[in-house]
Amino acid sequence: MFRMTLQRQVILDELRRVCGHPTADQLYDRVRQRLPRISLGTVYRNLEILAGQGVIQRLELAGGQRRFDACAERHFHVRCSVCGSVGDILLDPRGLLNEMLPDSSEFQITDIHVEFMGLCPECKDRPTAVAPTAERHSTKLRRKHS
Amino acid sequence: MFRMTLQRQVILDELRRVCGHPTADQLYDRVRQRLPRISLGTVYRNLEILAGQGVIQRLELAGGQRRFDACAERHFHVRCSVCGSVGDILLDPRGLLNEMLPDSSEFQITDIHVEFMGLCPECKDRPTAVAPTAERHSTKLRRKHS
DNA sequence: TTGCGTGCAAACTGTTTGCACGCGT
DNA sequence: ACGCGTGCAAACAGTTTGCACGCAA
Repeated sequence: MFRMTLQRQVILDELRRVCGHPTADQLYDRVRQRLPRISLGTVYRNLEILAGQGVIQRLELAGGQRRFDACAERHFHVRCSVCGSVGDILLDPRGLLNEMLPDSSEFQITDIHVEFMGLCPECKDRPTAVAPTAERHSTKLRRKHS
Repeated sequence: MFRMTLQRQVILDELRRVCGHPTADQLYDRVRQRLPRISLGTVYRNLEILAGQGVIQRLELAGGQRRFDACAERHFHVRCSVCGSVGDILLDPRGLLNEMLPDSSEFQITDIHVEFMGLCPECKDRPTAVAPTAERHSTKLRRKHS
């Protein structure tokens, strides 16, 4: 098996505690409140290891950052097209591949990834003009050079 | 409308000429053979503009690089899980969203992205042990420091 | 002539990795 | 005692952008 260090434990714990599907640096921010000296590299490394062990799930979604899910069972996700936040979809994925299997392709199809797009609860109630992307860059200010 | 510069034209032309769904720098390599002084930034800018106009399609797939498709009509794609190359799927996407629409979610679902995974013709005939990722890094050697 | 589009380089984001050290087993 | 896992920083890949200039309309 693998060693359960304090860092690993806190990372896993915080991932489970969060509602949602945080990116590595969102998780880093939370973990840092409990382990101020942890490094972002460690967070990445541990998420990778935990995902490799099947303890957590790495989300293979389109769009910028990688996200992680404390629930390792396969299920679908929705991504908010305004703020980028991700939610779960309650729908049984089994059998979908057979159902949808394309009739002709030179590729040998082995799997299917489905990703829904939509508006999260917060963004759908908001008049369209308001500043978006709050979630995506919440912890980092974009610096412009000179 | 938008200005049709030579660069724009060549980029579009090469995208149409390629069989496949090239990344920006794959396209850059081809375009450079006709316009040696073009810059990668220009390729990105033009691909963005052309996609914005609906002339071409930007692929919203999982996994590393962004890819582009000369065909702007919506259709599905397969990604080779070994080499990363992308193929088309002949399957009518219309109606799929309604068919698959999840019954409950706090998100307001507006769209669905489907991506098939599989093995491309070349990789599926290859004994599993052989060096993969040929396509993904074809034009760039990975440098290690020190 | 005007200003959009280019080439260039540098900055930026997200992720990975070499290294030395220190902690868990 | 050993070696895995850490913190740190730098490197990396992919993409974007400020700037000055030049070409298309």
